[in-house]
Amino acid sequence: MGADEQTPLYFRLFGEIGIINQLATTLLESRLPKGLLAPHFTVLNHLVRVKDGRTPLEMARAFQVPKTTMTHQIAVLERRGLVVQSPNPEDGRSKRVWLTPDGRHLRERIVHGFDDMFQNWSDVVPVEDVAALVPRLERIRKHLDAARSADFQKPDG
Amino acid sequence: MGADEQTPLYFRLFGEIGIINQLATTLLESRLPKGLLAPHFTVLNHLVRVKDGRTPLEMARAFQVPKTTMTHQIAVLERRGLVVQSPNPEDGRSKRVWLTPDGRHLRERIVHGFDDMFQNWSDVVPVEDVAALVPRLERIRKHLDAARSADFQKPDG
DNA sequence: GACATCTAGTTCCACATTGCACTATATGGT
DNA sequence: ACCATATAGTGCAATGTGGAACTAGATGTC
Repeated sequence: MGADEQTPLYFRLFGEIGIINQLATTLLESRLPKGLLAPHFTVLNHLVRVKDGRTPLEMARAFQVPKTTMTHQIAVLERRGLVVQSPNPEDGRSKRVWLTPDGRHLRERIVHGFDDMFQNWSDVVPVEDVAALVPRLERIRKHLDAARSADFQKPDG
Repeated sequence: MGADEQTPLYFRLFGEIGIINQLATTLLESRLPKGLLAPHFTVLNHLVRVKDGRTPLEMARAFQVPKTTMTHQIAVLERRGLVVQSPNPEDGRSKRVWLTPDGRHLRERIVHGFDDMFQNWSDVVPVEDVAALVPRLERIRKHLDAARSADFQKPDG
């Protein structure tokens, strides 16, 4: 297959991914409390899954966003009492971000709010299908990440 | 499989998709002329693939974005001479958006700029894999779209 | 055909993102 | 110990996103 037909196929893949991402984002946001957006929730979710006590910069790297963006996202969560920041005893320049009980509970409530929906999904988009899909996407993600590093450096990265 | 294990799996799917989307976006933008962002290019690409002469509202629906967002995105492309808008003879309220030769050329240049990269990818993420992936993602997208309609209405939609 | 209602697009505003410049702290070389 | 350089985080400004209210034009009802 020549590049002529091949490139558009990859484009279609990323196009499809982009649309799914947008639909999923909108769906998620329709269930978040007013003023909280998908990226804020993603940060919250990350702290639960990975572990809280991360530094803002570690988190910025994990999401591949500039550190200024992370500063602002954390600030929103902190204003709402979903996380708190404490000085990092190991580095005077740095901070650590901790979940509050409120933060944990909100994340839990949102995640389980989707239980019903995904239960109904199982017929059309079987769990086994999703389970098979995820590793393939992981491969693509890792490869993209490598391409990224080869291609350019994100400032602040 | 109970909802307890199932929901996180779907979350992981969308998480993976979100990260890929972000990496792909950043990669694309690193190759766009300064001041042009991924959404602008996506609009340009859409006009080439689907057909130009669409109305802004049709385009907004295609991308599932509010019409105000589309107004702004088209304005950016028009300022750069990549598209022009003309009144819609069939509806005095409406407009039609046309590609300029510059718009077409830019799109072509960017798309083929990825030929080399995807050629190299073929070993690690085979075209056949991608071809198998796309229809599955399409199914998910359509189902998400249905869930969206059932769940809420996008304002302005 | 007049009028209520609907629709396409814009304007305006609040907020998110992110590059740049800056401060404060850490680290490494001498 | 000193100083150059690197790193963590913030403030600001430019731009993007998208909700609410608005204008102009279309459509449907009587």
